[in-house]
Amino acid sequence: MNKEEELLKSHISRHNLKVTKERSAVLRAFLASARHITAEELYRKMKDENSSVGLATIYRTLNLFCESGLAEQRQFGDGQARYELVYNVSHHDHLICQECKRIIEFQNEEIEVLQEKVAKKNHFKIFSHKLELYGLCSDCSKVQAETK
Amino acid sequence: MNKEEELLKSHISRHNLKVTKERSAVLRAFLASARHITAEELYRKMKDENSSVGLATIYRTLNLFCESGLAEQRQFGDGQARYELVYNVSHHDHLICQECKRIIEFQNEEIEVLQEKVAKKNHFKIFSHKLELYGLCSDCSKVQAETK
DNA sequence: ATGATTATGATAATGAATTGCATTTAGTCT
DNA sequence: AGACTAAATGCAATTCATTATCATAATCAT
Repeated sequence: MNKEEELLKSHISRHNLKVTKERSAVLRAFLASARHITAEELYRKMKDENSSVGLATIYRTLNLFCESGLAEQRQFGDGQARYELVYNVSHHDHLICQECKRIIEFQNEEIEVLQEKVAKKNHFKIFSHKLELYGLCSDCSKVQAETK
Repeated sequence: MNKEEELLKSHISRHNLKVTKERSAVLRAFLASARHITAEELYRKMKDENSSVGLATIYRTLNLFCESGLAEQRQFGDGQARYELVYNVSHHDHLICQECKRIIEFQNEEIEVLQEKVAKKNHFKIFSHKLELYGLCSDCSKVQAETK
């Protein structure tokens, strides 16, 4: 049993929930999928792999993952929630290419420190934050420069 | 005619659109309203003030404001888009209290510089960014400490 | 003023996400 | 192992914010 499965099962037993084959299947598929997947994408992926589960269950299970601290939900402005594994993954923020939709992750401790400074100045206690940089990745800027 | 009206009219004429009493009314109400207003809130406010305009037109007009560079749309995670005046307003980011929903604006040039540095390192060209700090404002942290 | 074009309002439609409910399943207690 | 209780599932129906449709009205260049 891997770490992620353990975490989920611990959350499940602490809340008197149940381990089901659907939940296990969704977890397996989620861990094996690309980061920042949408519920719909995961649903399709599982259907293709013949480990089909209802879409409502996908949503319910992804929310369960978030409650258990395994995943986090993100909104990148395209109207669909995306889910990413955060357990045993160090914190990071995102660069989002508006052209090819590529998502690049980055870490920057200096920025985090400055955020805390801003919070302190405003007598604010930070629980979470969201930093997203939108623009063009290197590939897409090249293309734009060429087609000018 | 104020600066905001001028900007909007310039956008309108450049795109062969039309100045209507509805658009003027929405602009007036928008400028007079609290920052970070939702379409629904603006709709209610105008109804209360007997300068009623259809909800669809509110949406259309707020989008027009965004296209003209007058306003920007923001998502603070509550499922409703919020609009804020950005014309002639210096750039800032947001602290969002998860308890009382208060939104505090702040500016931090150092963070902006670091963001550019991150972008450069990733050969990424930033067009816009979003930095939101979620947590508790000073009032709400006090209440939480007391009720413990 | 005319006419072409754009805007509006009311309502229907959309799409992501959630919910209700009948049925199935998991896990516990004997 | 069997029975019981609470939770989970699938499907369809529902919700909610936002957008599209379309007939009618308003704007503005000529």
